[in-house]
Amino acid sequence: MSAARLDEIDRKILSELQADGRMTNVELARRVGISAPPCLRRVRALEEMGYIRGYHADIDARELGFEVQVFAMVRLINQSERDLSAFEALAQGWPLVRECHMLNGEIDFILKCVSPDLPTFQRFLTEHLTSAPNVASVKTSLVIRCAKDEPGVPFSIVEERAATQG
Amino acid sequence: MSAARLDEIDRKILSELQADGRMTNVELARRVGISAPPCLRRVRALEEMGYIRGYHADIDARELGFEVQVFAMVRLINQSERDLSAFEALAQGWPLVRECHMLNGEIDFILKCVSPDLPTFQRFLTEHLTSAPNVASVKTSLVIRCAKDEPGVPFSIVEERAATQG
DNA sequence: GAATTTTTGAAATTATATTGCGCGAATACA
DNA sequence: TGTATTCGCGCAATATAATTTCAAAAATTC
Repeated sequence: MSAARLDEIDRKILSELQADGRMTNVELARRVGISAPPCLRRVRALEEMGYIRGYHADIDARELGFEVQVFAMVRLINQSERDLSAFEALAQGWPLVRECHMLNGEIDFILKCVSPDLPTFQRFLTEHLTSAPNVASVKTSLVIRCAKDEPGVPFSIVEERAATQG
Repeated sequence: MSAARLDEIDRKILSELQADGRMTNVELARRVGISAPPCLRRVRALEEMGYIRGYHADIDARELGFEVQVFAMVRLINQSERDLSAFEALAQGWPLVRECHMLNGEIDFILKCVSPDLPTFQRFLTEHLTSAPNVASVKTSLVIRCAKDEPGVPFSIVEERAATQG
């Protein structure tokens, strides 16, 4: 059931809801060209099947006083699965860390962090991150500005690929 | 108007909508402890004031066939504002690039990219990114797995700070 | 402490979500 | 080729929710 391929209407639904997650079902149905009831059924199915993980308001962190954003590149001493998992568990418990991705190559993890100010971040950095067990080194870079921030999927490409394949 | 400080109910609203952006206004009102009409007015005001940028469905990229995620660290030859802006404009036009942040330090930009497969990403890398004007070097790291992905604001800390200050 | 402003919430209205069900297109099968 | 089966659509009806209106309460100002 989860491998059922999506048709053009499903993809349009995903695209529209990615762009505006609070659109009413009536409006969504109008945009994808079907009536409201089957549209709602499709949305529920897409949620069930895991294509839609959830819906979130996009909150302006700076407006809320989080002036500082930082990428932190972390290297560990030991990369055994046990140690990797241990670090991930730690990261999940740090509120300032919003994302934690394990990478290949020299860097083991990249963290996206937010902070109200630099002192707060420095304190987190020295007291928690660099001093965490198994952390070999941390390189940080402040975000100067953000030119693009569109999490999710490029539906232009989804459609290209759908047109090519079955 | 934009500097109006938020009260506890406003922050609760933001927190709830960040967690579930499709919650009905009735349910939201119940959770923050006021009735529906003033709750809706507050939400509209938060949107107006820019605290809420929008609402988005969180789509599972892998389910849609984007198996590959990559962080690309980009260094430019020339960092004049003109050149920085030119690169940002390019990045905004590349569908595979979902985020583009300008950083301090050695790396000028970090890009978060998605791709259906490795060949597609390699082609993008060689034909577009590394061959773009003014790009000195690009270091890429594949995302092995994601331990945490909660874009937005840690409301635990927002509340801490609100309790301290006025 | 009274006037003013702001925000609230009950009630009414409008719009939307959701359910139930018959229909038609597409597919499977004889 | 004709018929059975499946699937998904959309109309109609109902249940919920969003939104407006307005009078009263709370907060603020002078």
